Amino acid sequence: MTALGFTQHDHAKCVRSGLAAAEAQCRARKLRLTPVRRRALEILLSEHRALGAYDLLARLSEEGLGSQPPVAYRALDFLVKAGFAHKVEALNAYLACAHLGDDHAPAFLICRACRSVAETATTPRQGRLGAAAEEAGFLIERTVVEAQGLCPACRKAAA
Amino acid sequence: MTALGFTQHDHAKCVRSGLAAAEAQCRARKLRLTPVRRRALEILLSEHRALGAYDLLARLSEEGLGSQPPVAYRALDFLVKAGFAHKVEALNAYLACAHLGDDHAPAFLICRACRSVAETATTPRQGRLGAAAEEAGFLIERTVVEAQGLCPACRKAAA
DNA sequence: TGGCTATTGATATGTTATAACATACAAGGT
DNA sequence: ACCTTGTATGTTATAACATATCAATAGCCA
Repeated sequence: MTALGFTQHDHAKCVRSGLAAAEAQCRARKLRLTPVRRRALEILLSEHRALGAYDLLARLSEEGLGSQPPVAYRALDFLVKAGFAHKVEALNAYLACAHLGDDHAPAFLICRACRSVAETATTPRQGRLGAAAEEAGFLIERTVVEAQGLCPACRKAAA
Repeated sequence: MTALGFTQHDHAKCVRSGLAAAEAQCRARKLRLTPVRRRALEILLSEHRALGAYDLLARLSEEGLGSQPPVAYRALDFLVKAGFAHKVEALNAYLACAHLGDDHAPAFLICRACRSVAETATTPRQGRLGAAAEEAGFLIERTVVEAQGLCPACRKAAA
């Protein structure tokens, strides 16, 4: 799996196909992609950065789509539950899912310089964490795997 | 490495030895384990749960050790920087380090039922995350690895 | 001693998130 | 068309987490 987000790509397409995939999912799963939710997803998709709930709220309210925190949090809750977005715990911020459609355990590469975030996948039940959980008798339900550091571009800039 | 926190152990000793190790480190590294910092560490050591900054503050202020948020955050910053405590990002909460003394990349097993947290270790640069970072040209500086689920006791209780 | 730095104290503020309650609106049955 | 049910939204308030700033003080050491 390549870590999109640090590489050049047709971004408009990336937004379009993300929205299309979400729409298809909603039809299939009888979820309602309301205007606020749709626009919230579109805003997240238009970045490869994680946005705070209040950043999102600011953009939504510019367009008359609500102005109070719950509006943003509800939209984000929906997107996260539906698997259309992820929360980046280390940033308390939210990111459009880059692999919309498949069920996956996400992992993130977070650039501390430019704040861009790339999503990749992890298999937490394997590897050392899984082994530790096994040994302890711990049942893993969800994992948070996030690396902070420097993306290729910022690495080059720093050198 | 066993995941202390879900298992029986001599807890008083665990507090004493943690404090002793921190004191030794401070002497060696010329850090100042002031009363607030020392007591904050002791409070964290006396739990195998992550405490929020305001939980800690409440306990400190009961004892006259400051009453405003900066007091707790400064103590926590010191403890985290010194490696005596870790922040659990998924909870926005703090935990005494269980392997005080050795340099390590921590990982956490977090029980959603009883909120106990066990610390274990990870080797993030190996495994899938490391491979993804390598491929992307991303330089990992720090990792957050946290599993949420059920500890052995709560698993049994649920069944 | 004097100057430097780290720490503390105090106040205010910023940021992230949820509770609680009221209202609107869509979908389906009668 | 009318009502019922469930979902979504609007609104207000507050909880929870975190930092900025500035003045006062304590420890260190040249």
